[in-house]
Amino acid sequence: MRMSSLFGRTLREAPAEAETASHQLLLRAGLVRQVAAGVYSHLPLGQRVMRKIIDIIREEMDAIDGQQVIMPILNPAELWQESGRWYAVGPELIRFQDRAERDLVLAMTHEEVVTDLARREVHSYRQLPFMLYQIHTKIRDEPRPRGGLVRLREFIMKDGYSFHPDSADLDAYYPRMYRAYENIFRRCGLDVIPVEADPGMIGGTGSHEFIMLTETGEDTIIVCPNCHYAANRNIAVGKKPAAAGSQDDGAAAPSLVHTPNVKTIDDLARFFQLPHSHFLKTVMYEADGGLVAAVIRGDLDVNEAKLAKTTKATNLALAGDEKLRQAGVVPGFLSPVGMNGVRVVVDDSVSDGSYVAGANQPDYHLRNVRPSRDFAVAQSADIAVTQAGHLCARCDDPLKEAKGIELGHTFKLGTKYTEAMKATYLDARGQQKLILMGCYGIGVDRLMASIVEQRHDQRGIVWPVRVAPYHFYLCLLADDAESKAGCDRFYDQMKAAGLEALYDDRDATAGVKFNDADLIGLPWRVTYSRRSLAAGGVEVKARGEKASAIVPLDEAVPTFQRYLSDALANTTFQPA
RNA sequence: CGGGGCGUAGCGCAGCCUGGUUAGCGCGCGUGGUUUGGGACCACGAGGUCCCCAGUUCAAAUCUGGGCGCCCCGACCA
Repeated sequence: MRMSSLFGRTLREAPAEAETASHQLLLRAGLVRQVAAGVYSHLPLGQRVMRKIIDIIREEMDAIDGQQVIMPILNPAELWQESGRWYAVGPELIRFQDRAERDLVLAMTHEEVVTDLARREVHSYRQLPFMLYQIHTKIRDEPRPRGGLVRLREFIMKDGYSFHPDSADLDAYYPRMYRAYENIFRRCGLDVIPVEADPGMIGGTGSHEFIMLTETGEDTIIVCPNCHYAANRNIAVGKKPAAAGSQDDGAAAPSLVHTPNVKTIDDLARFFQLPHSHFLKTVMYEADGGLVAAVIRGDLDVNEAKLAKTTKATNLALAGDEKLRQAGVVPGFLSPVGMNGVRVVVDDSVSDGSYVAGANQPDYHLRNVRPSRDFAVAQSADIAVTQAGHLCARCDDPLKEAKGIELGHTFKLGTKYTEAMKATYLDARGQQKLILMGCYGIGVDRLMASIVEQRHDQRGIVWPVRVAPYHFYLCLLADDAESKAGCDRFYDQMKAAGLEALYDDRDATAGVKFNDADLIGLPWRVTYSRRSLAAGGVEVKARGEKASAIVPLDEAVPTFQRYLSDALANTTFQPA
């Protein structure tokens, strides 16, 4: 490709709306352009990167017996009503009506359509197992798009769905997918770690996220440096720091203490001169319409995912002040004591000791509150956020926290959809059985952004060979007709040999070209100039390295081919 | 949805507080010329609904009200 006719120019300065490195560089290098919040066009360079990532994904999916399909984005509401997600999913699912006033949705994921597909085709155990995947558009009306391509409202996703006769077969297939995912990210040049995760609205019995660690990430994960336990913080378990109940007289009844304007645990700790762990923090949630009081030690925080699981709630959110007033409780002085019609869930770290809790009246707290004795405990379970410093449940080493971006997610769905949508088969004995499913997603745009996020320097992007839009940046630094013609011929030779080159034939100064070469970040920069010719050929420099070499013109093509095959060697497909 | 910020030429910004010429600067863009190994120089030039609507005023980019858009921080997800 000649730069002089490449659509999409490079920008010297980053547009003001871009903050993260990947967002700025994708815009500056001319890979993407914004259309609306969370909606982007891919320019030719960006499209080439996407295509290369997709090639890798397709290769890995095909290697584990995946069969590529395309399913529609436009879905009839009936399918989503059948699965129940028409009701369970919020406004991130775009719903509308067609001209005949039929309800439709824009698919944000494809469990419904693929399950429908499967139940129509599959009747016998002989047809199982199989895995279908597609690489296609997803639409999600995200509450807040973010970080350029990190969180989009419309994006390309690889979504795969496997179908199995029983859980043993699903369990046997799952690790193959897991390894394929590791391959994909490695071949894209990324360090990604798998962590245990919350299945969320997709549902199912277990899942893993593939996380790329970065400060700009929106996920927090908990890792054990010793035994390598790794989990998303919203499901991570750990041993909470031990804390004895308070020193108060265990037999004494709760007593009112005047605590004017003392609301937060920090304030209370100062006021009472007690450690945070001697307080009970009460947080009110609205769970599927009803109120739940989460009671937890003052040194811990409530984990909403765990609370949702514990209370089996589909929709769980902090209760608003209005709701609290209606329930007759006082924000800032919440207490499980004397609370009516509210389900009280207590974190399992709360022991039999006595605690300081709210009094449920303004400016008062209760001392010497004992769970069970002074308030009814509907459930006791782990509902706490696991924090850095808590001990690993497996090996007792202190846990650490890290930030990351979720690039892929694999789920063992089990029968969640096949049961709701009645996807069955006849087994060898003629018994009707539910099909089991797994599902597996990768956000392709996000993956591209993450590569830039992890692989860049002060000057620009540093593309891993496998996903670089082109391999060579051919830089012509002379404007005399003879040099131009020579470089044109050289470019034609590279093309004829199948080398991917971006030929900077523009009428621009060396500085401009070198800076654009660094910004776009192709693996090798090849300079053709009078100076290089005088030195014996063209000058080659790898992106991100200082050293350069002169390669004679007649050896250049085979030399470049060798560079390329060497660089690709450790990122090619390797059968397991 | 709550909190914060921004909206003036393709990009980055100034001007707004304290209303008053043809709305300005850098980069980029076009033409001609001189240049050519790390974002050159000279000359000429094109390019603006100052986000939108309403109001105040003799007069609005500037003041007031409403709306829209975009970014960032929190609850959700690939």
